[in-house]
Order: sequence, then C-alpha cells, then structure tokens
Amino acid sequence: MVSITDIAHALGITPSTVSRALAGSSRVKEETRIAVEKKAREMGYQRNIVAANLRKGRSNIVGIIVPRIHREFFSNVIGGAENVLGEAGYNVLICQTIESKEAEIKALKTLRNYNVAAVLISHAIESTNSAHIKDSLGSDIPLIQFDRVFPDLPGAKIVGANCDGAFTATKHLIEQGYRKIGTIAGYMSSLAYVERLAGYKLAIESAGLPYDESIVYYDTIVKETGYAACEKALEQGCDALYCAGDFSALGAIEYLKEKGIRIPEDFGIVGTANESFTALMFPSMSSLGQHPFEMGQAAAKAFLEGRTDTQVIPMELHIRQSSNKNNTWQK
Amino acid sequence: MVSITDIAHALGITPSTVSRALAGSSRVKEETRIAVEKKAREMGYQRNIVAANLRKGRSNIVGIIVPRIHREFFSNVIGGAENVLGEAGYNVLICQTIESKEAEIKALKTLRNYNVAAVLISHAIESTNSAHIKDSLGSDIPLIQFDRVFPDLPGAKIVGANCDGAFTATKHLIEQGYRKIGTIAGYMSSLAYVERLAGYKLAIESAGLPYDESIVYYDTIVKETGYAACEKALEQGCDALYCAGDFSALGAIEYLKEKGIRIPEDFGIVGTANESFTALMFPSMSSLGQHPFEMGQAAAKAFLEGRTDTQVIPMELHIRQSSNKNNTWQK
DNA sequence: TTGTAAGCGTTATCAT
DNA sequence: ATGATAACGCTTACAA
Repeated sequence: MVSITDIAHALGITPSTVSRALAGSSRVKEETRIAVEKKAREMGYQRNIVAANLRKGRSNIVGIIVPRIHREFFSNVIGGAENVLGEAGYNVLICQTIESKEAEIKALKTLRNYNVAAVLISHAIESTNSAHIKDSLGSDIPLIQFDRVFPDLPGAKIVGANCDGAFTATKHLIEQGYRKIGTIAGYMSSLAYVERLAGYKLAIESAGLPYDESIVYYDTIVKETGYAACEKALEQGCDALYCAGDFSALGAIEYLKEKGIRIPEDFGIVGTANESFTALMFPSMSSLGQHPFEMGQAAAKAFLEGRTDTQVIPMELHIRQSSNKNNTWQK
Repeated sequence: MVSITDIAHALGITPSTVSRALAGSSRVKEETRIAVEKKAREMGYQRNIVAANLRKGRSNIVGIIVPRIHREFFSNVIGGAENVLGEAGYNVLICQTIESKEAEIKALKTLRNYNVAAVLISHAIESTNSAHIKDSLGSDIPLIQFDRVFPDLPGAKIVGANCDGAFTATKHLIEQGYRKIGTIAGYMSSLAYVERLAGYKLAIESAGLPYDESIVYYDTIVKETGYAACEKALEQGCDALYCAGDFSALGAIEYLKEKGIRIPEDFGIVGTANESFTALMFPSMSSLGQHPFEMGQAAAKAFLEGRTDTQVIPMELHIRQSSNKNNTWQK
C-alpha cells in the first residue's frame, strides 16, 4: 500500500504538501499539484480513508438502521438513500434490528464508534420510546428519522402522510357504497399506525357514520392476524376493511376467498404500502402507497442539507379490484 | 469522548494495560481487568473502532456490492449476510452499481480504502469479464462472489443450481404435455443465464425433442421484453416458455391474457426467482426459486470460515397455475 | 507556497 | 503483569 509519504519521498517534497495537493487545496502551486497527481496515479496511490477519518474525527459513512433489510419498503428506502449519498461521496453502513430494542441500541453504539457522519433510522417495534437514543448515539451525530419516528426527538423527520392517506382510503370505501367499514389498525406504539387510525376515524365521522371501537382490530399486521380479524369483522357485520398493512389485507382477502364471499361486490378491502404483489394478485388489491425510494432520498438530502424539519411525503391511493365496485376488471 | 488514556489516568495505570484488559488479554491480572472494565462502564467508554482499524491495518467491515439494493433477490442476500456477519461482530457496508462497470470499480476501490475484511459481490451486467477486479480491489482482501460470478477468479463462490433448476423446470413443462417449449434466456454475459439455457437445452434433448435456436429469446429479462418475446413465440408456434427471470415471465403472461389465450390450457409459463408476487398474482406463476437469504448466509460463512470452494445452492420448482394443467386452482 | 511537528486512539513490541 | 514507546496514515496549526 502506497502512502502519501511514499509519494513525498519520490518527489522530494513533504507529506503535508502531498496531502494538500491531493485535497485540492489552493495553498499549493498548480505545478506541484499536477506533479503529485501524476505520481500518485503512477504509483497506484489509494487514500486510506480510515486514517483520514481518525484524524478528522468524523467519517464519510452514514449509518442506516432498519428493522429488516429485506422488507420491500426498507430496501427501497435504503436504495434511495444510497443513491443520493453515493453521489455525495458518502458510504452506507447498514444495521438491522429485527424489531429488537436491544439490537437497536447496539447498532447506535456501533455507529457512534465509527464516528459516522449521520444516522438514518426507522425504529424497531420494540422501541416504544426515545429514551435510549441519545444515550446510545450521543448528541453530536445528526439523527434523521424516517417512517417510524419519535416526535419528541429533535432533528429531521421524514414521514408518510399517514393520516391524510388513511382518510382518503377510507373515504374511497365509503364512496363505493360500503356501510360498515372496520379497520385493521396495527401497533399503537408506532405513530404511523396511530395516524392511520386517526385518518380512518376522521373519514368515518366526516361521513356521518358512527365510529365503532369494536370493529377496530389492533392486531399485528401480518397475514395470519389479518385472516383472523376478517373473520371477526364479518361476524360483526362489516362489509369492508381498511387495513394499515398490505399483509393483513392479504390475509383478509384469503379468508374472504375461502368463504366464497365476493370481492368487491360483497366486501371491500384496501391495504397500505402498495407492495408489488398487490397489483399482481387476484383480485388485485387496492392499496395506499408510500414512496419508499423517495423517502430514502429525502432522508439523505435532509442530512446533506442540514435540515431539521419534518417532511411529509404524500401517499397515493391505488384503486384496484378489491374495492372497485364499478369496474371489477380494472388493472 | 472518553479514551483508554482517560481510563488509564483515572486508574493510575497506562493505556497499554487498559487496552490489554479491554481486549481480554491473558497477560493482565484478573483484578486489574475487573477494575478497568468497571471504570470503563462508569465513564461511558466506547471503543474507537476507526483508531483500532487504522492500527491493525484491517477493519471489521465487510463490503457488499450488488447491482441494486432494492431488488428482492439482492435485499434478501444482504439480509442473510448481515444476519451472519452481525453475529460475528462485523458490520456491513453496502454499495450498489446499478449494473454499471464503472460504479463497480469505484465501489471496489472504496472498499479497499476502508481496509474491509472482505468483499461479497454479485457483478454488474456491464462487467463482462474479471479483468478490473484485482486491479481495483488488490489481492489482499478476500473476495466472495455470489449469484453472478466469474469462474476464473479465485476464492469462494456461491451459486444457484441454475442448470439443474432449469432442467427441472423445462422437464416439468414437457411432462405437462407442452410440445414446443421456447425460452427467454437472458444475458449470455452472465454465467447464471448461460447455465439456465444449458439446463433448458438438456431437458429438451433428453426428451427427444428438437433443440431449436429460433425459439431461444436472448432478451433482457424485464417485463417489456418478455411481452415482446411471447408474441414472437406464439407466432412461431410455441405452446410454452421457460423464462430465466420472473419479470419476463410476467410480461409473457400479460401478453397471453390480453390475447385471451388460456393459461395453462393453451400455453404454459415457468419463471425464475420465485419473487413474492408470483404466488399471489393471477394466474399464479410457476417459478424456479432461489434461496437468496441462504445464499447471503452462505457467502458470509464462506468468508468467516475461510472457504475458497464453490457452493451450489439448490433451486426449487414451485408449481403453480401457470404451468399446471391438472389442477388449475392449486395454490 | 512549502516544511515542521504534533496528534487522532489504538495496538504491538520491546523492556522491566 | 505492567510500563514505555513507537507506529498505523493522515490532516492541520504554526512556522518559515
């Protein structure tokens, strides 16, 4: 490995000049800069980032902490963030928590030890409050939160327009003529789900329908619980469900298909996240889409631009078969 | 930030002893080790990984280079690799190439500059040969290749059983009674696709059917080209297609549905990758599944265990509606 | 414009 | 079992 000292020796100058030349400092003669660059290329010089980072006390690594890398939503956020950060000369260190608070703390500490330039995080379900964050990360490193955020923590936040979106989705179900619309609401420990529930409630009440707690299903948002919740919803006389996650909506659709209940004629379903399968399944699923790639880009830009405000990324309702009485075969 | 020197001062000993104590060296008295650990906890000491890495000349970062982070296959590989590496105390630095050779070279150089412990890579489509690899990465850093590999490069390789899998998939189509089976073969610059084509050919010939180059479609494996290839295949009298990618198979199915051609009665389709949408779409798509999470784990373990052999991960045929004449509604 | 020298925090090699 | 010292490769006051 060739170092700046090697180049300096080869050129009969000092390492500091080489360092300055390579950094493009204005305090070095054009001529020497050219010579240094030439020699560096000749000798196959590669800057030792670790040494530079140690000296500077900060690195050009940005840490990203997500519950699960391979979840479609998060991998798209990561992709979007890398896209922007890579352009800006940053590299991305990934940690996954598998929804564990302990793993989240460990990840924060690790990233602090790397002197990362910033941390982008979407919290684990098990992290029900923000107390551990500043303890683990310290307060020198910018923290950008996305999707699952703690409002009491300072710094930039990127969130979906969950309340608005859920309002639109529920209103759509009402407009389609469904009359008793329940919801699979998800975890109330997460603000995103709280807001989706608020949007649902707002739509129900704005339409003059009764808000009925007994048809709000506070289940985890996986297929199996969606299946079970749909069974209950039917017993309670519901004819539609707004689901705060696509997988619970998927479970609901499976239940309805098994029971021979017609979708969307007899029962309507809208999911949330617009996972790629929703457009391709049968019946295709209406879903409230987030824009994960754009959220990742926004989070990265928020760091680069030093923003500290909260950005709300609009959500988009994709109306498909599962809630569209007018045109069952629309794609 | 508290350093080992701070702990040493507080305890009236030297940094070297603190370092040894914290590293769990046997050359330090039990008593002092306990004292150091206690003090470190009290003072909130966090080891500066950057400094340690510089001194040791290597880091506990493993670099992963993939074409696209948010592709389902790759995000699962990354998830699997992180799962194993995290356990072993390594962190994961992610780079994406967007299929560009130039970006791949840049990523390799960057990772070299970080003194990463190893690089896990699946090559960009544009990287048609291995020449740039050693130039960019050097030969001191272990390189583990997965999925898209260069056989001429030394070191561990993790690949799917592409030939076997494609053989099984094509044989399945033959057994279903299809008689003129074409293939959407993908890029021949990538070994994975070459082997899938070889497996297809083997199955065709083993069944005594003629291998016909005119119904081999060397297209890129996206939806649009699948659509176009299917149109040609129909014109040429095919009644089935083995597709080396799920998205080209998806395009083919869309074409068939538009033309009102019955699936699987009149035309059979098998895709490759077992993307999550294949099980949920209508008609559900038969697909040759890889095991990306396991491939990621295997790649990580190959590094940890210092393996240098090639591991072949079996592929699994999921038979669904698009190729199953016997039971159209099987799930 | 360039050189000198110190130091980032750790680990490794001596010596004691 | 511990201490002294140097070094990893780089950046940056400060001096010239």
